[in-house]
Amino acid sequence: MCKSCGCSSRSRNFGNIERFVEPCILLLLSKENSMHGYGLLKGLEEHCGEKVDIGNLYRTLRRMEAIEWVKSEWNENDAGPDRRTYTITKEGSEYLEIAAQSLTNTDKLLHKFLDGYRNMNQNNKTL
Amino acid sequence: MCKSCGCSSRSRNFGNIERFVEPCILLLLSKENSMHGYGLLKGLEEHCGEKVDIGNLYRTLRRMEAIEWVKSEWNENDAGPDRRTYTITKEGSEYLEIAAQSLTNTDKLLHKFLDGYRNMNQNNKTL
DNA sequence: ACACATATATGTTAATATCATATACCTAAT
DNA sequence: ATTAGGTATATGATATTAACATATATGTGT
Repeated sequence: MCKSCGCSSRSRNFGNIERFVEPCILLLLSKENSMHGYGLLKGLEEHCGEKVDIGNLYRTLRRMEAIEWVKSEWNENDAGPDRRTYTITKEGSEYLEIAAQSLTNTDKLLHKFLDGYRNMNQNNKTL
Repeated sequence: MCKSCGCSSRSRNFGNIERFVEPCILLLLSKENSMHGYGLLKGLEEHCGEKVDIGNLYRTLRRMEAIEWVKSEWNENDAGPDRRTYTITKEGSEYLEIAAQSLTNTDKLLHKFLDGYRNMNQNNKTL
């Protein structure tokens, strides 16, 4: 049973935007200047409406650092475990722009579908 | 190098809506009553703006038939190879409605991001 | 001593998208 | 004749991702 929409598919996913969390992270880092992973977790849910798997988040952050969209450094934390603090890089900012363009296109596709769907329903009602 | 946006990621994908082709197929079948796979290929590109991999399309159609969102029958074709003609089922129509709701939500997420992105650029300009 | 929130990270697995390839029919040109 | 090209359906291989589980460790409150 599909988790996203409750449909009869045995899939776990439907309608997710692939790797959407990456531009969301970059946008948050652009606004907040620097954040640690656990803080991003909450920020993403509040600010971006993204529910994020914690394991997925940390792995994504390591991946993003590997390709130099973000950089990180360890900071001591008296109130708990030490934190790795992330900052966006120039490459990250460039990618954010590209991603925003790409997602604008995704948005157009979505609207084409949703308009088509509403249009169909409208026609059915007038029959 | 990412095909979708040209970014430095080694990924093949970014910004794709997962299994978006399924509701698109169902919408087309709702409007056209019945179509064969090869016809859907062209219809999806024109009507839905979806570029579809042909292998992916046929595999998706078989999957959708297995879970009974569509049904098919073979039709003879004098002008070429025989065709499997697909029709949407009641379950398929129900799923289309659910998918449309789910995608409306996806759309909201996207807008939240895009608004946030534009907002950030606006603030940067006024600095 | 124990539970709990904070904080980071890895192992495993199923599903998906992409690319390549295979098969077969019909028409038109060489 | 046979080759090329459009139509039509389908499968094999592979990389990537998302989801879920689990591990580790620190500080606070009971």
